[in-house]
Amino acid sequence: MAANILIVEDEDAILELIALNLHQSGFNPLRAISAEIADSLVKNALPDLIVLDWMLPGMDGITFAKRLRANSDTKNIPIIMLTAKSEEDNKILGLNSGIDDYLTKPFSPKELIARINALLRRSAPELTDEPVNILNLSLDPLQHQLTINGKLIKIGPTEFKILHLFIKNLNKVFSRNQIMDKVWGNKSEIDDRTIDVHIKRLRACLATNGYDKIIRTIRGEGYSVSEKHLS
Amino acid sequence: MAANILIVEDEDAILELIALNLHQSGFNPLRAISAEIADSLVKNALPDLIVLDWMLPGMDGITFAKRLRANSDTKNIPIIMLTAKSEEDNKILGLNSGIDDYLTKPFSPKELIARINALLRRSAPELTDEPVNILNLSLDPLQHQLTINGKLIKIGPTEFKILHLFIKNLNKVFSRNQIMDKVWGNKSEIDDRTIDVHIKRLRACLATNGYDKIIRTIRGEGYSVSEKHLS
DNA sequence: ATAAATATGACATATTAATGACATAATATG
DNA sequence: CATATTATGTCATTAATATGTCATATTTAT
Repeated sequence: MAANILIVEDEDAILELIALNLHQSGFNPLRAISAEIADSLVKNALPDLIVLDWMLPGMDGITFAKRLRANSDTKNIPIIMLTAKSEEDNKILGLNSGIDDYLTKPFSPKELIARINALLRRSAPELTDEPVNILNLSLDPLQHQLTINGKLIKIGPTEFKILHLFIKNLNKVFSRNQIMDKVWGNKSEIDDRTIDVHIKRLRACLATNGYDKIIRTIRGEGYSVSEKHLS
Repeated sequence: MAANILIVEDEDAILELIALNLHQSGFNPLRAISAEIADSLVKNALPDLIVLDWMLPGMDGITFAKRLRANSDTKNIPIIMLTAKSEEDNKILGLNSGIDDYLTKPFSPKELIARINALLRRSAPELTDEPVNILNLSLDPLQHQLTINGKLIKIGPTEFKILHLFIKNLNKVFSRNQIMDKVWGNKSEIDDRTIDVHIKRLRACLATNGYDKIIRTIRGEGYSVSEKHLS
């Protein structure tokens, strides 16, 4: 469930330095040494965040960023831009073109990680690993455990992810397509009914103390989790 | 069994400062004022970690590091590089040549100790620690002994390290890659299934009093140890 | 009551983990 | 040095668990 971070950077040493640090911080780094390569990677599977060098051979970072923003599949992927000191003036241009954050080289890996975490918390809270609670239910991604009233509940991987998504976004209604994107990844092709089945399985896991009731069905829209519905 | 840390630093004041701090933190510092001297010390007895100055008279730090990496006896010794501020750009070069971490002068001794501990935890977790316990199980790294209910259990080196890692991080789920990094070192290339086999062997060791149950399999994620699972 | 949407049980298939056997490597022992 | 012992990593097989789909039942809105 580690977040996939795409690094676009032509200098091999820097690319590897970033990849190493991301890996050690529990992220899953993907590498591209040009915007063109990055583009094909993105088409294959959407990353959760992109670290993008400003200066690139071929298509430059800004142009690539704009392309990403123009495509509805990719326009919400957070982008962190890397710029050299002398390019600092261009910051504003960068921020205007849809960049979410930027870092000036040389930067400390620690700082990069911090910014990545900050952006992910905003865009994909379910990818951060803090435990979440609702009533007496607690879901801990680090321990990969679900407990209700302190009792350990057996739960499958897919159901775990769905529940995590729901609890990280309490009361938010997710369409089946949204659930599919977040849990299976956007390239996957599964039937809508399959989601129903997994919701059913998830409810079965939660059934112990009536917690299955926290999953609301919104007919025609999708599902959501709310604590109000246990009573 | 305090860890032996070799310090390679030509400025005597800094050398002694580091040595003092290491000593106070329970390490056993070895001193060398040049790469050549360090080289002969290393040939004599392998240190557990090397703190290496970038700028040295005669052979410089990078060259020495590369030599160490080229020798199979020494290639796994963690190296922390010390660089001056102005050399900061060279960071990346250093990391590529097999440096595990770096510090920019001036640095705080506390920070150095922290980094050393972090690296030792990765490369030789058994060197840092006192005995650890869970329920009636006790693991003593100093004596390399495992006892359950006071009874001595036979356990292989690899299984010992894995168990140690798990018990030091109770309830935390480790992916096979993480286990590989921590137990074998981050350069190693072993098959995922090999981890399974070692887990099996570890479980066999613990089986005596049902303690094999403390090892949880988290399908698709990895393994973890929890005391809740013995009951 | 009817049509549309959702829930559910059953099932075949796919994925992942556990295990036993074995060859090789490292270490200890005489 | 030769030999015995122990440890290690890999592979093939088996076992366990998860997944996706379908057919059918149930619910819901109008």
